[in-house]
Amino acid sequence: MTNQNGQATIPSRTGPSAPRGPPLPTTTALYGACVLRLSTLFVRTLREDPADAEVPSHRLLVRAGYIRRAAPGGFTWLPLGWMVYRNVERVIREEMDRAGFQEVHFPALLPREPYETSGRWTEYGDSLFRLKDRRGNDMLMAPTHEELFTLLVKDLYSSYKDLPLWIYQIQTKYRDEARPRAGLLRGREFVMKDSYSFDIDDAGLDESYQQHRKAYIRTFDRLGLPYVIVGAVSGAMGGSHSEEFLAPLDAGEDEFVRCENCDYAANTEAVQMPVAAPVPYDDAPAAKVLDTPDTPTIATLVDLLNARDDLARSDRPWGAADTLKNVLMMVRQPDGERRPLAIGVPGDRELDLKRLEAQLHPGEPQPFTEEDFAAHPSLVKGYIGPGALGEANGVRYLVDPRVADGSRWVTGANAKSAHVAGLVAGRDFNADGMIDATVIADGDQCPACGGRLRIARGVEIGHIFQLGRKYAEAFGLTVLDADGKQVTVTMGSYGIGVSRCVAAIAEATLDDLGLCWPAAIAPADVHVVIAGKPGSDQFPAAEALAVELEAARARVLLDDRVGVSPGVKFADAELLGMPTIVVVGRGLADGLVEVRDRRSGERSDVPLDDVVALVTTR
RNA sequence: CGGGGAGUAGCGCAGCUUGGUUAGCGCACCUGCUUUGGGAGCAGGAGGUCGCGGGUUCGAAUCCCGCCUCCCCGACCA
Repeated sequence: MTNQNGQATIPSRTGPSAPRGPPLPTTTALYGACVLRLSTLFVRTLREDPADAEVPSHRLLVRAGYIRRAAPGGFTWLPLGWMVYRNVERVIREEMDRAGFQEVHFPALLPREPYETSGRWTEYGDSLFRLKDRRGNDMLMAPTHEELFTLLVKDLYSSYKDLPLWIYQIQTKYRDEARPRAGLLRGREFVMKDSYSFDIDDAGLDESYQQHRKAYIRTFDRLGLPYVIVGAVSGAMGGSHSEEFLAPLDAGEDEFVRCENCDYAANTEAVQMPVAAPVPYDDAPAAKVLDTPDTPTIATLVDLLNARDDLARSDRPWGAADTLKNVLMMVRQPDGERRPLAIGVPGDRELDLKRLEAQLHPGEPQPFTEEDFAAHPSLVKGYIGPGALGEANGVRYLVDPRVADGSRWVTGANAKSAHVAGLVAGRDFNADGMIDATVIADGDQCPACGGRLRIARGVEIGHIFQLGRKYAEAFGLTVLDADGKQVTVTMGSYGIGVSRCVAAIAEATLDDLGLCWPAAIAPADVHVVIAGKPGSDQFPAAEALAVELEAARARVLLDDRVGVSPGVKFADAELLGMPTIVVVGRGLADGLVEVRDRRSGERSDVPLDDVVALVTTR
């Protein structure tokens, strides 16, 4: 049999009863049937960028025909995209299995009840996809599966001898994101690998966590994905220790810091500044009230201090960092109650709302309104000082870690147009506690070594944390220990965004010409371009080469399209991004083909006979 | 949810201000011929409820009202 291009073929696998579809190409060996042919591959590359894609990976994945948008926040995987996806999934699965995790699979469509028990039916709010079945029962599309994993283990296990247990699944998750964006990076439907460890005690949990951390390092290394492991906040999940794997990419939504000197790295939300060392204050003069008209802001206050000769410092001019700014807000508790909170920070610092929320969770900071001022007459807007704050005054007062015992401050005197100078922390006032929620700036001090911090953005590709007993307690997951006592199991929870990884890898590897896949996850190892007229020697030679390559266990994508000019084929080869491009063209007359490295752009003419060896040893 | 931008053929866009032949251009697609190492040429085609609903008008892609969707920034996000 031959097809219209004169290629030898073998009958379709589905047999004569399935007359439609192109015949499978002939191949000699087991492997050869897998040659991907661009002439029949279900793909269409676009010359122009889609208008609705901004982020480079999104743009190129659509342009190269890997994915298509099918729903708000939902994408269809085309054959090439699905191959990449499956390769990513395969690497993750292999590393999970190798690390000793066992794969299970839950439904994505779940009843309300377990999520009611954990409290997340309400806590998750609008992000949860809810629906009713025909009987009117509440159901949900699972955003994550902690509840089900916990219940499953409770269902089957009841002895310490069964632990530790490590299980995982790779499952589609659903979240009604307010704003899906950047293609696969934030969708409303996405695939996640989530795994859980179950241990009898904290030492076991720590061991499980460390093993998992190692497995993630191996996984992301194999995926060819650059990443930084950063300290993270555990958020609503509770738990003591939590780290994120961030791919450092501008398209990312997370902001993190890295130290120039040491290996400190943390999500900006999770940075914890060290508490400043106490300063001796035995010889400090008494605090002095100043008449400071028209100084409702830090800037106006500093100007006034520097304008008055009687207040001049001997060492240097006054700066904003010498002032203590007291920021008021109301904190709404989960029960609905609003309580006032004041936070004292050096005047040159601003509060970071995200960091603040992370620290106040589950409380929610709200602005301090005019009505709130009216309800607290002792608080004078623009002139608030520690004297009117603190639990004794009904306003909880937390200060920045830089406000060390013995440090001296200019701050509000709680009267219009008055400030107080030389107020000594620990002598003249005491806060109710510390809070570290100021904006982290590029160049700030590293909390670990004092070096300079650098800020960057990243995509959260993995998150590991020690969940602890929150879910085990909620669902009564206990086992009997060696003494026959009921003990609550402690859990770890670990996630990798599988579909997100595809976009992150694309984003991390692409260049001006197109996608540029790492070998481990590329749809094919070699892209063979036939640059010759139909009927020319190039066609049969390239066909033979493709089969040879397959036999040598290389995965081949063959551009056997007829009537497509070489320029188009080259551009498509670069756009599609296989690691190696082999051009069978005019050099063939001399027995040569051109081998190109997609990433470096390096090209060399090699004898046809050497190609297989060259490509398979790359 | 707040702010900004945009919905016209598979993709990218023009037309709208000032209503009026059969809604246009490039790419992609189909047929034929030519071409074949960097997104080919010529000729001929197919493809559109102009986001949806209502209104104004003799007449609406164009004007008015309502809604929906998409993109960006922010808020939100185990």
